[in-house]
Amino acid sequence: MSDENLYTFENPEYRKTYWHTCSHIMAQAVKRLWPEVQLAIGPAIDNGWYYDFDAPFSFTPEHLSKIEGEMKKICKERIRIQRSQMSRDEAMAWAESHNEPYKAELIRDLPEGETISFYTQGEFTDLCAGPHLDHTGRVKHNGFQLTQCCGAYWRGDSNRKMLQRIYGVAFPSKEALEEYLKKQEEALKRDHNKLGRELEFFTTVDVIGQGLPILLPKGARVIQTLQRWVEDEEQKRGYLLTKTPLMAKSDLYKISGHWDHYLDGMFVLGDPRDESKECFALRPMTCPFQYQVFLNRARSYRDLPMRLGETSTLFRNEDSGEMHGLIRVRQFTISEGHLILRPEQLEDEFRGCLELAKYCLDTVGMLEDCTFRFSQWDPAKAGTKYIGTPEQWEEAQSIMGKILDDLGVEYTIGIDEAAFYGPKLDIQYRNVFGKEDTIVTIQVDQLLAEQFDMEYTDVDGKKRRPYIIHRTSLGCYERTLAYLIEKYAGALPLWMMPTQVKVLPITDRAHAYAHGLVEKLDAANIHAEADCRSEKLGYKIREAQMQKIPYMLVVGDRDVENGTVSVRTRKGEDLGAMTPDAFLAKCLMEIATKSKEV
RNA sequence: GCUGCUAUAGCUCAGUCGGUAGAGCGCAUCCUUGGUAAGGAUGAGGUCGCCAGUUCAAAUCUGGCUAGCAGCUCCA
Repeated sequence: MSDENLYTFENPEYRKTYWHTCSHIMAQAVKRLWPEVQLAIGPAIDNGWYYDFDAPFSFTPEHLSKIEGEMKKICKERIRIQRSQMSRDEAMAWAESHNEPYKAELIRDLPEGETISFYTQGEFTDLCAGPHLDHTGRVKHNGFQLTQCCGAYWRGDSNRKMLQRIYGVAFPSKEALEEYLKKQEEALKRDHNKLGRELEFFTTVDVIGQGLPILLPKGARVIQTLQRWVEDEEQKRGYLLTKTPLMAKSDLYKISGHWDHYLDGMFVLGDPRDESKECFALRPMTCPFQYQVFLNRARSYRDLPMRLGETSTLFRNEDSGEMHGLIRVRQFTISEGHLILRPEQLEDEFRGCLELAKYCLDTVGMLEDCTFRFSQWDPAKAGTKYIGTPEQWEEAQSIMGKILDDLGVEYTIGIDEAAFYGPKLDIQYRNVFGKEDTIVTIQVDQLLAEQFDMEYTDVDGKKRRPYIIHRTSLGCYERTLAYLIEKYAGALPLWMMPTQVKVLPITDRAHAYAHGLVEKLDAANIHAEADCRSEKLGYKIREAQMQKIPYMLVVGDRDVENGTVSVRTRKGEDLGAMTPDAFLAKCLMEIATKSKEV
């Protein structure tokens, strides 16, 4: 970085420092307005900053405007920001005399001998590691905005008090701020939860309940297209299709460990405390069911690898505040699969799973927004959250780490993010709002094989324990649909669009011709519809356009006479007149190649 | 689960001081037969999310519930 760029927003370090100073200016404004409000923490984040407060009242939008006004004043006052240090005792005395119990707790938790630094701007002092800008006038008074206010637990611990968090963003100019806000607004228009409902992909109904969306015909069709494609792709790669029950007696979950480690996440049918009656639970995962396929008879090393695939519907009793559109639901369907392996097959099969997942994500256009995460256990939670011994976990994680390194996968590590039975490679998808969720997961498991006493007879006639890979190809279909809607703003690639072609007759005289075209396209498995309402062409085009229909076939007297169709794309291109056969061939080619164009 | 906000026609939203509801789009019917993003007219459509309470009177005030949104926590 050259010197002239050092103190600009191009430099991420400077940006963070700028936002961090903004958080102090905000805290100072709050303390000026309401001295009784207590301060928690206020860091810079990827996109601005926040500060957590403990206030005896709830912040409203009116409060936020007042704070913004006070912040502008502080910027204009151009107050010098000075660093100072204190001993631990001095720092504690400061926190207590200023009635800042949260700061006191932070100071108490700092390691012995740590330098405790403070930053002071005018009458306001805050415990802070820094760094900061040199004075408050560096922050442009018209370049920031407080964006929202909501609850957040003290120290991210749901057992502790909920504080109020105020978020803000700032830029070096009013124009840059406005540009950012405009971008956010554009992203909002892609929100699958809005667009997906408007375009009638899905809906929800009060009396059915939270996290249980209805897939309307269009959404159901997209998911059917994806499922058929994934199932076919898996069969090409040697997977065997299974169909296992959606629920089981508690006995099964007691063997797998779900009963002890996942009960809160399950929908239980019956009373688990009444031992005189059978108790069932809807399945939250497919593993224990699909293992029964392997256990159906004695297995030899010749049976391995055994690759089992299933389009599997799962049920998880998420907390009521967790549900969100199609992204976080209580019932969902995934391309589930389990590979049962000899240990020496592990690396090759892991590679196969990774290739399949990458192929699937790439084909739907999502791979470019994905990152990889190696989710590991937390040894501190051995025996409670996780089954198995530390030795088994170390082994599974080191094997997986080695495979990932061999395959050259670039990943970040997530501690305490493993499944209760093993480490995972999670493929994380970053959506239009910059939020991340897991879309695909590949897991290495030796523990459940042990729980279910799975074994095979090896070449030497000895019984051996297989390794198991749990994996998905495309992940959860509901979630995938949500991300596709957002990625393409509803204009999905041709091959997965629920309606691919709309035939638009200009006059009644072309209706018969239009119906004939629909039949011809349908016969070739292209989803086509005719719009024969007595509306003008412009009106029909507008409607088809808003429905994101890839191709519109305008047919009038000219076309009927010449035996042509006049093709318009949803991008607004006029491809001119062509024969129905030429259009059909073009369409079939784009569908066959799963083209992302149109 | 937690904090805050929200719920009026299929959709987007008005509805002032508590006095039995309104627009645009969409839908239906009719007129219009038009060549690349909204032709015109008429009409239908609401137990104001649900259940209580206050009041002579509740879409409006209060409480509970349900659902939606933002974030936290949790998670695919």
